[in-house]
Amino acid sequence: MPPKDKASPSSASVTIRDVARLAGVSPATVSKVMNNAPYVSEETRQTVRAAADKLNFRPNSIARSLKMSRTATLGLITDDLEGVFTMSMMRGVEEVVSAQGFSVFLCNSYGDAARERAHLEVLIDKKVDGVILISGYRVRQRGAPALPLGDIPVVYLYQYTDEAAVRCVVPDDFGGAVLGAGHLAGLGRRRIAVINGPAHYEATRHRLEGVQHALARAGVPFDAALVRAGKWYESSGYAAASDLMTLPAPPDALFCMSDSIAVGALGALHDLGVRVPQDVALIGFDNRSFAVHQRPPLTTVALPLVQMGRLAGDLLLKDIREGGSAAELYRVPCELVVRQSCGASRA
Amino acid sequence: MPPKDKASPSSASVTIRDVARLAGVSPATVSKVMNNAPYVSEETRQTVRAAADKLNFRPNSIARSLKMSRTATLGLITDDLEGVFTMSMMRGVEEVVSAQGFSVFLCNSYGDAARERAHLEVLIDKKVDGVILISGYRVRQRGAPALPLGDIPVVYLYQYTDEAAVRCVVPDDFGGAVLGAGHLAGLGRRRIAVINGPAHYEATRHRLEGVQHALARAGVPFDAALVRAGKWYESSGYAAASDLMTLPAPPDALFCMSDSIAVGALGALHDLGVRVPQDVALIGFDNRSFAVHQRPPLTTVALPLVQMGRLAGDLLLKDIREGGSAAELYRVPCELVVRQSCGASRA
DNA sequence: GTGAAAGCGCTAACAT
DNA sequence: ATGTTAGCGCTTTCAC
Repeated sequence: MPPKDKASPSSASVTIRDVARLAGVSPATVSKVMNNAPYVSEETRQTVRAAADKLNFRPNSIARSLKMSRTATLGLITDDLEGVFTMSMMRGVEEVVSAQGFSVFLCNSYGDAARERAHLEVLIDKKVDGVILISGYRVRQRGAPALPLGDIPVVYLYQYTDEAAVRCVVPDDFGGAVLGAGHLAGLGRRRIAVINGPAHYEATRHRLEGVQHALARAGVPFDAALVRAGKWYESSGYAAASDLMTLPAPPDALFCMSDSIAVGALGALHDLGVRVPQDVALIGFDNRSFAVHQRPPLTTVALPLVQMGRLAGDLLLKDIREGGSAAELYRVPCELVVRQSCGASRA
Repeated sequence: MPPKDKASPSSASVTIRDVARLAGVSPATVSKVMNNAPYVSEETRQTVRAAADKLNFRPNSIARSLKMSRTATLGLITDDLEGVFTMSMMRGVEEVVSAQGFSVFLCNSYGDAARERAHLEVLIDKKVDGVILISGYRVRQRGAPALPLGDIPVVYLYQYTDEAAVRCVVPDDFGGAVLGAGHLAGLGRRRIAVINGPAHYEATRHRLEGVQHALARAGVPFDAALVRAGKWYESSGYAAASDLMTLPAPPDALFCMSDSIAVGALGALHDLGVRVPQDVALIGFDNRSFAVHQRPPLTTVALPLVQMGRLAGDLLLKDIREGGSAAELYRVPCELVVRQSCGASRA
């Protein structure tokens, strides 16, 4: 056995020249073989491969990047590394991107423009091939990147913009609401109330429109008096549900535009002695991890976070390869997750 | 206004030579200025700085990396990008590391050795200066990295090893349990039950020892008949609590070794008509996000995830700079989060 | 089909 | 104090 120094497989970096020497060819030829370039005889190909294997040769990406000015590296900046939605999106991005041999830099801006700029600065210096800007909050508008990116392609994830010509990936809130309301209507519910988030979110408006659309299509009357707008979280759901259920003609279904709202509503219903789903069907939005642990387990409209991440990654990779980058808004379809809070499972 | 091409601030990359030319000096001098090296007159320093600013010069990190064989880049591989503990640790790492000008590659191995190896391969090719291996699961043993890293420093986060000489960062389970049990004893509880996780976790054993230690110190008897080991999640807590409360001499406090267990126990207590905290004090472990939303809000021992991430980042950076890297196990102290489930707040 | 040479943008001796 | 030179490891014309 040969003397084994620190790293097991051939320690100190073996270069293309070492391989060339061992194979008895020029570095240029080795390069061609390593990159599967044409115009190399099958024979030398074999020889070189053998030599490379024997030396455990791995091309130095840095040198290659310097020469080719491509790094196979992406920047991913999130404004909320702690958020509940961020992770799934990141996972989608990482998944599709690493499968293509790309690596991604993880950066946290805390939603602060100065930090975003600082990160962008080093990403540019490190010559990333593209950048994804994620928001962890409910999809909203934002401006251009905190630093002009030149011709580095960008895509926005879970946010959109009017200011810059970038691709944006968001959930299809309208379609998601259609799914949810359609489910309720299909189960025979006729007085469907909506407990929504703050009015200034686009999602709020789109989801309400989705409900109206689905109801109209199902021939179920839409009663504007049964719509509440509040906050995205529990207490708001509790209050709105309490209020709605004490109406002279209370609803027979509650469409809550977040799972947190739905949990709050569930609490109110419970305190009021209203049975779910017998008396009132309850449906949430987001498919948060706690939805399945409610009693009854919460039927909900799932945000397609992982798919959104995948799409964002795919779009960016495509832009990188093809040099494109039009402004476009991609709405990814939501999915209905049927559990027990609406009664019978889907027809 | 000058014709403005694609990128606003000086498009196509301006190099050190451009700056040198404009400043009327050599590239070497520019390099010295940019790196604050000595032996440059204050005068030229000014001139060069001005030229660099004017051209909006940013040194090419790739070129610099090639020359210096340092990339100011770290690899971060997690086995669970979806997990509840992962994010906070990643945030800690990102925070301390990016403050030092380092970037971190995000990689997801899904706990699969082949994927870990694949990621390690590209990280090595991309010449990262160090690697952090995170586990998203409850701290456990693991083997060496899936690929020998040569002399690239590594640190394990939320996991440890006997096989490799790496630094490991884990929570101080023993200390955390001492904190929790001490709190209970300090509140006058005398019959303290423990609902633990699976016996084969080290954490399980350490936490139990912590309880015993704290109880002994407080002069409270430890009753082994009041200890249950099960799973980390709710149903297990429900079952154990139901069982414990129907004992001839039921406990007056439940130390649950996860918040999920505690939530299950809370459900059981509720169903049994036992009041919390009046009849039984309840304390959890982890400080999960839902702990604060329980009724009553759950007192719990917080896992120091962000601090652990910070420490891991600091250790790695230190190893990179100083070339060290001893095998060592770092236990980061947990923190007691007092809410309402144990009665009076801390004495 | 293969190799020699140039050079990506930077830094680090070594001269001057 | 400043400039000249060489070269990090790779790819890519362009000869042969």
